[in-house]
Amino acid sequence: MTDNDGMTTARTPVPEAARHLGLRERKKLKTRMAIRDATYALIREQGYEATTVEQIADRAEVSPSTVFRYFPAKEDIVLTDEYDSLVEGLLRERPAHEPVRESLRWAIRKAMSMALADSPDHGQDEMLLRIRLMVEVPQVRSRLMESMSVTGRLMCRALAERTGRQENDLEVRVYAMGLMGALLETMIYWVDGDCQEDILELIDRTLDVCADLPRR
Amino acid sequence: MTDNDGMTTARTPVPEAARHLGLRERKKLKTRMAIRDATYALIREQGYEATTVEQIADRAEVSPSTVFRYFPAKEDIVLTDEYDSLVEGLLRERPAHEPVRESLRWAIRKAMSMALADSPDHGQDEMLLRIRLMVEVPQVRSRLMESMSVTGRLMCRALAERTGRQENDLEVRVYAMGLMGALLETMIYWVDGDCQEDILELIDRTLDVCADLPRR
DNA sequence: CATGAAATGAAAGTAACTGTCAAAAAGTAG
DNA sequence: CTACTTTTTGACAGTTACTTTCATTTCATG
Repeated sequence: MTDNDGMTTARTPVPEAARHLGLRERKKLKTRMAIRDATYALIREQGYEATTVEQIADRAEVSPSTVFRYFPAKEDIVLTDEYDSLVEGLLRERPAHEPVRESLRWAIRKAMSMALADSPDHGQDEMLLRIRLMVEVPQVRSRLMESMSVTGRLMCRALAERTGRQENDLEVRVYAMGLMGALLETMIYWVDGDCQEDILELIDRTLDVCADLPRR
Repeated sequence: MTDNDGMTTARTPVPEAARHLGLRERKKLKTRMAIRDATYALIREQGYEATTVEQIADRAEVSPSTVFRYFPAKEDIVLTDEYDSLVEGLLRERPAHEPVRESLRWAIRKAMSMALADSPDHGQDEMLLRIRLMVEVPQVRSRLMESMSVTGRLMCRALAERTGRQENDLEVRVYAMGLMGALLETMIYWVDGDCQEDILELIDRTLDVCADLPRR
């Protein structure tokens, strides 16, 4: 839920959106993906802790320095995803008169569907692995707080716009971060149950628990 | 919001509750507090990042190994507090027919008052420093996720009891973690505004934003 | 192709943590 | 007090994530 470096769809050799970028930019995306793929592969083989940055660098055929240039921390290689700016955008599409909670319901459901449907070969698997790591590896879960903050800020913007409140209102910020915590727990609940239950239904139930954020 | 190793009130030379403990246990508490005090002092002087574990060990007059034996990570030296089991207890004291949200309001307000009133010489200062570090130092803020999880679990227990739901209900877990996120943001909002506003009033407003958790 | 800018890799350094083991301190029994 | 057991400690060496610096390579542009 952290990064917002565009629409890179992970595994595809060279993303469509990058076609017209200079060779330089395209290469950068490629190494970025190479590092990510190497990381996921190694983690699947050996687990997170056993995987060192050096191994990642080797498999991705770059130097360790380069790995750190692309990702400030090991956890970030895993944690990066691109769907939260998506939520923000989807939220804006909803009619202004709709209750905020229902707009959120719609936007989050949609984003989640897209995340799961996206690149069906690896997309879902990677997402599951990611959430599993969030739940199981303390370092990764820890770093989640950063993501939550960032995503929460984004949500504050969108919520403020919708409700006519200030972006910095206590109510807006509290609502956004409360929602973040709630959604995170929903994900954890989901993987706790081995992803057997329907995540969209779980999201619905989560939003049913939440209050609506009234307009000002 | 993490530890629950009893009622040690930090600075008091030797806490009353420990009077009758063996010399061994008393000494352990003493070094624990020595490490904490050294850490806070150094952080006040130099900031968090500039303070190394070696310096902490030196000032506390123990070896670095000992520091790591007492606190698994540097962040934990700072993050430890004792108030979340308190909230759980306070929650149980409330009448069973009271709406859950109002019980929470009361319990959290009370816990916060106690935290601020407690050992007025250093209690409040340390609490402010702690929250400030949570907001400002990524590593500390990150580690907060762990605390939130632990405190959230505690809250789940209490909430389940109150509402006749299962401790593991999605609704209970989502409500608890949502509340954690919301309260955390309240704290951040508070220090963002240099702690000028009345924290109890902010907590009230936060709970006003939250829904009630209905009984089953 | 030449020139400038950006990306890379090599290498050395820092600091947080881990594990091991022998020495010191505390508790216990005689 | 002495001897013996158990717990706690410190010294030391090792691992790994991350930083910084600098020379080299790689791309973009005129």
